[in-house]
Amino acid sequence: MKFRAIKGVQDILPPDVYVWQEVESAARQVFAPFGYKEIRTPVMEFTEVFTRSIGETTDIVEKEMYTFNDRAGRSITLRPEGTAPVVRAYVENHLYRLPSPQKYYYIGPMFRYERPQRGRFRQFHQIGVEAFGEDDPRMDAEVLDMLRRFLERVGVEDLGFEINSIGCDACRPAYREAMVDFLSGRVDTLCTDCRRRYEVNPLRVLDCKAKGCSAMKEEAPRIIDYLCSDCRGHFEALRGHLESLGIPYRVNPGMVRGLDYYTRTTFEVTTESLGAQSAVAAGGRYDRLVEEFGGPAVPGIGFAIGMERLTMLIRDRHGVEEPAPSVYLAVIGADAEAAAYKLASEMRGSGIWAELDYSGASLRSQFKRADRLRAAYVFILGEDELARGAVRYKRLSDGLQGEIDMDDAVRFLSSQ
RNA sequence: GUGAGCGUAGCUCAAUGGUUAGAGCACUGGACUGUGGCUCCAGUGGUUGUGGGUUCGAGUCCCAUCGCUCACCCCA
Repeated sequence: MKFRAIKGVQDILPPDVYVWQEVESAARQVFAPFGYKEIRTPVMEFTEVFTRSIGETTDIVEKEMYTFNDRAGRSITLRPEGTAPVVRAYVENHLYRLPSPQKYYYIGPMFRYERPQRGRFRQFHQIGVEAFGEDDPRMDAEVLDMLRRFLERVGVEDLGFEINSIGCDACRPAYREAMVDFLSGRVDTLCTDCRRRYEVNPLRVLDCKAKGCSAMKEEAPRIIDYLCSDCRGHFEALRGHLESLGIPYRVNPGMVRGLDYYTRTTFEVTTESLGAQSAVAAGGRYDRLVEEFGGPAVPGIGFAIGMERLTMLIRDRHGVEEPAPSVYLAVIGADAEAAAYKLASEMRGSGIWAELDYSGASLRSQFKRADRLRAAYVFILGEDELARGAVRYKRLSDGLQGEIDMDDAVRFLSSQ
């Protein structure tokens, strides 16, 4: 084999691609009544778009970005996530001047340089949404409501919603201090990774899955207990709205997201059936990000759904039916071939999927091909039929046969 | 970046260190001359990932390398 795909990227072939199309169309249909409009941003940005927003010390920025210099020497990065580009577009195009809130969704590829494994790829795809201009907790609950309705619509079940609040600039310093105090007496009990985290980003220790560290989580200070009154009120209100909307959820005080721009609400949708990669969708609020991008003080909230992970879940549940031709034109003889060739063009022009082949195979072979393609009808054009200006038809589902005028062929199929 | 497992036909897999590497499915044709599915018959298809080594002899054992997969880290 001369060429192979790059590690961690994959072709999406039929029939899988039909699952993708279904999911994408479900997203558009579910999001529309919530007022979300599609936005398409470039797959690459200046590197600073990501380093400044995601955070210099995050894994994504430190080791996972596809970054290169273009021919003019500017540092360019293939987007590792969707929020930063949308925020950049929101600010650059002055979308904050439009009536608030502005709500957008996107569907497209993201790139991260990681070792691939189940549910994790170097090029992966996300369906994401971003809502700007509303910090009311009802907006948080609304976003989660939309996510729930989407997941229900595509038929995934057994998903858990986990929520947390990680506070704002006002309350996080106090919590960080409490964590450092708590950890300083226990550095020896931490795993090597967590000792590093203790220095760089103490909150991340809560994310550790090592036994010693996770045992300690029980006693660790919880961000929820350190929220300022505004953030506490926001979180309590969110919980109330989720309950009134009938969205089941679990508060996970240990959930810390991997991007630095989040404030207040964070959430994650997880499943048991994806191996080590349990998150199918995740998101949160980012009330400072628009400002950091040079825009006005506009709050935002959004989430992203992992397409590969989602389609893995639903492919097991229902096979998607591949489309099949309406008719296969089986021919005998050169004159019939010429007539069928023209007839096929006419049918296709009328939106009818017609197949025929040019191999001159036996009628029997042509029937076999029609059967394999799962064609609804075979039309037979032979010398006899041609002489009468007619075609024989056979319905493959039940073998029903008959004859019609060739001029009626398109109408016949259109009425089926 | 770290660790483990696996690479044989298009696909799923066999083959104790011993002849010319097999089977099912798929594909092509035939039995059935102008009628599919079921059945039967035949055929096409291989540098056993690649390169070295051990051996009288390697798909099999050893080394290296590449690839894939899974896990760690982290995340969608």
